[in-house]
Amino acid sequence: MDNVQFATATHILTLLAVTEGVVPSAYLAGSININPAMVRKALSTLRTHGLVETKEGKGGGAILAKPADKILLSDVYHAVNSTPLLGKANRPNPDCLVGKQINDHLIELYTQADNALINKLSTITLADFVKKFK
Amino acid sequence: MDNVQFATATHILTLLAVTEGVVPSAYLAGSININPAMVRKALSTLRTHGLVETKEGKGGGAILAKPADKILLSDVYHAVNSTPLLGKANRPNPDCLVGKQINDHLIELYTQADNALINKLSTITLADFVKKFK
DNA sequence: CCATACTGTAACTCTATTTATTACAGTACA
DNA sequence: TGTACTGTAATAAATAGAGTTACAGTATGG
Repeated sequence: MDNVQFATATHILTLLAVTEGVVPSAYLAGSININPAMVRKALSTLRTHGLVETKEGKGGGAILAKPADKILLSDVYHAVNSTPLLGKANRPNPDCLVGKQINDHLIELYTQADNALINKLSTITLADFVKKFK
Repeated sequence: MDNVQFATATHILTLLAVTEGVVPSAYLAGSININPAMVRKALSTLRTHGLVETKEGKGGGAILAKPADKILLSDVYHAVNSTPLLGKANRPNPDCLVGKQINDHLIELYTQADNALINKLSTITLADFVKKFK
C-alpha cells in the first residue's frame, strides 16, 4: 500500500464523529479537498466493514455505524488495507538456495511487523483520535 | 513507501552473510533476479548506512560491514525508508476545523504506528533471519 | 602499462498503481 | 414530480517505482 486511503478514511470518520446526523459526500469532500466520488468510494469500503451506514436519496449521506469509542484505528486500517505494509517482494531465482526460500521468510517477517503496527493501532479508538481536535 | 527495497536489501544482506569474501553485483543480481545496476543502487544505500562495504575495480564487490549478529532488521528498514509506512495524507481544506488540524494529528499517529513496527524489527538480527535458511 | 573486471551513477524509458474526473442510473423525500 | 442525494462504472491523468543502458572511473594481475 502506498495510498492515501487511511488518511481519507480517518478524516471521514472524524468528521462523522463531530457532526450531527447524516452527512452528504459533498460536504465531506469539501473538508478533505477531494472529489465527492472519491468520498463515496471510501464510504463504500467503510460500509462493507461495518464502520459507517449510508442513506441514499434526498437528505441522504453517511453516519457512523457505531459510537466513536467502539471504533478502533486498527478497524480503519483493516478496512483500507489487506496486505502488510512492508509487503513487496522480488521474484527471485528459484535455482538459488537463498532465492528460492526468501519470499517465504519475508512473508513471515512482514506479518510479524504488520501485527506490531496493528496492535498499536488497536489501542487507539476513533474517540481518542477525535479528542485531539480543538 | 510501496517498493521492493526492503526485500532487495534483505536479500543482498542475506547473500553476503552466507557467502565468503567480496561478492560482485552481477552475482547478487542473479539470485535476486534483478538488474545489476539495481543491486548497485541498493548497495549504495546500504553503504551510506554503514551496513556494507564495497570495493571497486577488478575483483571488487560487496561485503558486510559488520557481523550479521550486529545488524538489526530495523537498521535495514531505516536504510531504505525515511518516512512512516502509513505516511500519505491529503491536502485538506484549511478553512475547516478538522481539515486544518488533521495532518498534524495523522503525522503523530503515523509516527507511533511506525515506531511499533520498528521496535519489532529491532528485536531481529540479520543473523536470526539467516538462520531460517536451510 | 595495458587488458580485464569490476563499481558508481546519471539519464532515460517503461510499467504499474493511485488518484481524479465524468457520467448517469437508481433512490428517497417533500 | 422535481430535487438532492448515493452507487458505481468507465476512463483519464498523474505519480512513483522499476528496469535499462551507457559510460567514466578504479583496482588487479600479467
